[in-house]
Amino acid sequence: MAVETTREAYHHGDLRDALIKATDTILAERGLEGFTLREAARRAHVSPAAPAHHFGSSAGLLTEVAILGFEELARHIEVEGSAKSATARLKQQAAGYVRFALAYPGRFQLMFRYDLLLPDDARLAAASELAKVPIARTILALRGLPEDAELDAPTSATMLAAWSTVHGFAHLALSGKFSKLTPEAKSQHLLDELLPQMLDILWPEPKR
Amino acid sequence: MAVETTREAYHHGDLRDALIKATDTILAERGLEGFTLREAARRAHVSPAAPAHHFGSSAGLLTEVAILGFEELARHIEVEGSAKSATARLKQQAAGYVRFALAYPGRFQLMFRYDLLLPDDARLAAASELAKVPIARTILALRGLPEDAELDAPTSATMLAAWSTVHGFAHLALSGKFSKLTPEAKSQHLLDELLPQMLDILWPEPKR
DNA sequence: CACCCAATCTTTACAGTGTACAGATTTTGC
DNA sequence: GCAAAATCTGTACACTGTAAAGATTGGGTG
Repeated sequence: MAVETTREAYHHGDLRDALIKATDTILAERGLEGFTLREAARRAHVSPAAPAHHFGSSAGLLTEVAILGFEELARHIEVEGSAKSATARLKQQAAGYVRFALAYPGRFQLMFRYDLLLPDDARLAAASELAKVPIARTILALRGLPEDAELDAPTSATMLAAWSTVHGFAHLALSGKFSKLTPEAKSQHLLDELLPQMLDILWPEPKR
Repeated sequence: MAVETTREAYHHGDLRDALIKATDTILAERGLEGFTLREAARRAHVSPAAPAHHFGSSAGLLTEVAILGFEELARHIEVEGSAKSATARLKQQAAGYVRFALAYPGRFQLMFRYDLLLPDDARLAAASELAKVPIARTILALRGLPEDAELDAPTSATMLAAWSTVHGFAHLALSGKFSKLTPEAKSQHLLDELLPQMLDILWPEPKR
């Protein structure tokens, strides 16, 4: 898992990637608060001022990592078997969202820290928007609309509801609000017990 | 609104309060990222090392401010007229939660940044817990239980649902996710339009 | 009242941080 | 082959949090 950057190839080529990967492993190893531009430079065996030439500033580098984070998040939300009911798919996607947040807390927290990112970066906004697409599809199905339907007010309100709920849940979990129950490995409890219970209340199975 | 600390009374008494108030105004003026222990000391006309004697560390001071924040949050959640229906009260409390977050973004963000606080502080945990009490009462009423009933599994799951939803909404709003629509003063739109729409979907009025 | 001790605050210092600036080095384009 | 552009280093600066030691004040006790 330790990203070994291909040695003696700097000075011509892959410093940019090396810095991104170094940042990502820092986030995984030490969390968001463990990140430092200088530490990333150290791990890439490069002077503290080198990153500026590729990313402008610390926020530039972090923005790049956040973009990758949103893309990875989108992958976690993609639902595999699309056979089930819409609410079942929604819950599966919610679990994917929370699973991502718990598996990569540093990356996840970074993605919503606009004080650390370039707030007007177009690619970041696009990546963030793209991650919502799979959920939007499910919501449309939930409301009995075609996949390519326009997002009317109640639909986007429903999207907002789903998004807020999973996001709040993930955020509270990472803020240590449930930490009495979750020393570390018990994040399984969150995914297998608390989250489904919560979702069953907000999105009850359609009665038949 | 600008807190004028009573001059020439340091060196005997109110430095502790002065630092807390200074921190609070920094949060209001410059946001959470504008806070600096040294800046707080400057505003209290005191050396950079002085706060350590009262709060131990930066986290100690911020923890104190966060405790006040939770108490203020609890006040915003308290519902005035308890005459209405349970779901109406719940929505009113949700609006109070979001109103607090939008009115005091710095304080609100601080309260959930456990990397900046003393994570094991008992008073902080107590204040956080106390803020949930009004919501718990409403949830119990919603489920037709007496006010002093035990919090069974579905009840606490419902609480978690409500908490996650408003928290996620507030957090997304402050993360600039809806910032296309909200330059600044249009946070009214969030409170008056988006939030009620979302809540009506998750907690529909009981049909009659 | 005098005294000592504890609390309070200042001074100084140190290890880090992000990044601006100027210079060295390497790669690329023509 | 050589100038120009891209890339990286070295140095420097203004910050940060806080540790350590000394000055100053206040309160309680004899």
